[in-house]
Amino acid sequence: MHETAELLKEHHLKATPQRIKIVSMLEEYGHINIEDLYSEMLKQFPSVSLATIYKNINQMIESGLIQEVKIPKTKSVFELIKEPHLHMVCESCGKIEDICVGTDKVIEEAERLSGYSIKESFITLRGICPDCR
Amino acid sequence: MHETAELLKEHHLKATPQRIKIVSMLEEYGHINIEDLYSEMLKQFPSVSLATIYKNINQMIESGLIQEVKIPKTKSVFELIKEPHLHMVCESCGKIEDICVGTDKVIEEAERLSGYSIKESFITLRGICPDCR
DNA sequence: CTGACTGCAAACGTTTTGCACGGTA
DNA sequence: TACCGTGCAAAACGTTTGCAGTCAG
Repeated sequence: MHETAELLKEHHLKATPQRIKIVSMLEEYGHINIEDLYSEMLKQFPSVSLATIYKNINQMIESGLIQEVKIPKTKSVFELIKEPHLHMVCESCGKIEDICVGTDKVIEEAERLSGYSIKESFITLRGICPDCR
Repeated sequence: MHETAELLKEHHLKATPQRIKIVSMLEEYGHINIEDLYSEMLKQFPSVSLATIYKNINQMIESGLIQEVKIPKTKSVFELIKEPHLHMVCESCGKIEDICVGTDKVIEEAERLSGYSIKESFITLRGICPDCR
């Protein structure tokens, strides 16, 4: 019980009802944008403020609990930080999924060609999901 | 001469001085954000309007001449559309470079694991460039 | 009990829109 | 010349801030 509250506390954030709701929505949906987050929260907290959501999202980013995912031609979404993965976006239904694929070859090749030493990679693939095909 | 004007006309955009300047800055810098674009344009067109820049950028996106590149923790930049490539971002100096690396293996693996049929990929790698190391 | 969090309202920065004028084709 | 593009001003958005009241620890 209340493992979501624990997650918040591990990141030095007080476990308020609004924060617990935000994190459980991230757990449930995987990825969510501010607008959807707000309208979902209104159902449970009819007087929740957009300011509260922004403040909490920003604090969760600073504390390393979540991160923003920027996707071409789309509003940013937020996700809980977990092991590295890439994003699959369905251009038909808009769904976003995480998958884990080895990217070492590409990164090594990029390092070799560019001379950069790479620390992070952000990969988004756009296409049609099995359900939409 | 005026190959930049030709490029605009190929995309059904009138070759105005402001548009020619925008496109030549994209050719020169590779990637540029709205703010830098505006302050550079002010040098040559002291009364240019930010509205004009936004309108032109949006039209160039619609006509398929340029695209927005969203990079984590950074303002969006714009680039001319050309052959597929990935973006290297130096986390020290902020420079953005294009490189071409084969990504077929990763994409095939992603298709196999996810069942998606992938049409586009967006890859950004963050690290330290040779100059900053 | 105390500091942190919430909700409200106002402020802010960015992007878009409407309109009259001016320039391109 | 006719239409499209420009610049200005205002409006529309999305996000942030300040403050007074409230709540979690």
